[in-house]
Amino acid sequence: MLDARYVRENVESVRNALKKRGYEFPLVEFLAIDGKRISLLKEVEELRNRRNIVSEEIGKLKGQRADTTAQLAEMKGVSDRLKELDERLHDLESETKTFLLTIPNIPHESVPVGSDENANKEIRKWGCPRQFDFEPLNHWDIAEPLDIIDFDRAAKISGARFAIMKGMGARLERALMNFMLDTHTAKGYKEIFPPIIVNRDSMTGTGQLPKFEAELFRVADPEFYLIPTAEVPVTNIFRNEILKEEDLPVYFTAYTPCFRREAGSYGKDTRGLIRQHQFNKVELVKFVKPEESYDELEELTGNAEEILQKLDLPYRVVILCTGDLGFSSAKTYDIEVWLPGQNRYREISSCSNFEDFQARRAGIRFKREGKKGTEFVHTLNGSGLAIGRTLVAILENYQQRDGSVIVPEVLRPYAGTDLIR
RNA sequence: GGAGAGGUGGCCGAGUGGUCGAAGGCAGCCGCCUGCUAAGCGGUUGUGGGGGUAACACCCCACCCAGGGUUCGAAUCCCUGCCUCUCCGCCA
Repeated sequence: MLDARYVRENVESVRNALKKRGYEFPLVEFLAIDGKRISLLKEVEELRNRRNIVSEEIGKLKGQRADTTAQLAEMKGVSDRLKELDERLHDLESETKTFLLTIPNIPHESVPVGSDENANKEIRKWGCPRQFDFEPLNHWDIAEPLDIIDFDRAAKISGARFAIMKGMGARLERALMNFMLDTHTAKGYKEIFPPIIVNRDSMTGTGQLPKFEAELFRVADPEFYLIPTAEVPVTNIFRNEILKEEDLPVYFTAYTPCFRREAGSYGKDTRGLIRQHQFNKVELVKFVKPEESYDELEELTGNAEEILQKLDLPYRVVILCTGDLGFSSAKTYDIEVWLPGQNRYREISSCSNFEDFQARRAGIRFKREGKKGTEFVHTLNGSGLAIGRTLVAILENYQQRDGSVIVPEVLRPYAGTDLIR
């Protein structure tokens, strides 16, 4: 969420910045509502002031058993008027809030301007795609003879875009989760295992709601949502809290299942493990001081890259252009892993700095030593990494002519074997 | 699921319709005192919004779990929700 006052005072620059991401900011409407809200607020506060003064007077007079008829008569009028204006103020406040909640974040100045993913820029590449002396297979064609993933029965149990991991498939999933968590905790991230069903306020805090309801699974009766990423519960750990300066930065890592409707992606990645309604992911989340957040983003991205380096999987890092940036993000790096079966790089991690966008929605603040007032922290997060897609990358990159798959060295203690056959 | 109790400032805890942003204690900070420490004494210590200032100061409004209601006036009364605790039942 943007700061209402900042928007009010920097209308043109806000509008131009948002234009870069293809968002037309309805400036006139906003200023009209916001202006009305403020003038009404002043009026309401004046009335409340009057009410406070007179009711105190009444209290004193009653204490002296004096006559209060005149005061009571005035107060009746004040009270009625206040009630009416208060109601209108309420409406305007929630209107302003809703308005602000649906405006995306302002891109950082270092983000390349562009309208869609074609304008994303490759920042760096790591590793060399392997040269195969045979035609490399898709991961589902590798998995089927090995009997480690069962899509058909998963469809029977649940539906399309679900998978059953079996045998070494399941073991590899577990191995990756442990390997990733161990690597990140060694780097100073504290391990978190959060709830994966959350309330509406949490979804609003990180920016999934109110705009992206269609992408979420909802539990109907008491209203809950299944998390689309651990970012949601983990970032909301500090919702409506004021942290001490000395507590920052805070680094968390969390393994969770993730649930996504994938509405509107019909026909995309219909086969295989790439796009599932349920998948596992290890996430990295940071709470930092504003002046440090861009350095922290580089570091966080590096922490995610380290997983791929240790697994010896070739990848590249791409910076998303303004038009491809997520709603809440000010700057995002995507890490894309090489998939021989698709002969292209595919997203496996997304690392973002949200600046104070989520912190303002979620009310996550900190107090500087010796300074008055509070400031919003900056929040960051990134996948470190998506486990299903990592498994895909391993199958496709480590496949052999005979259909077996070599287990990457760092994973062997976790997987209990060096070869899947 | 049934029965009951409760949610007040960083923490403990009083208040039960008017003078309450809220007694008292602890903790923190600043002074005084003391050879040092402790004790003692005095002062001070929340958040958001609006106004104001060069910047302070200062003024106003709101906040006693959240949202509604009653009332001239609500921390206090009523309703709903959330959360916590106790007992019973059930259960991984």
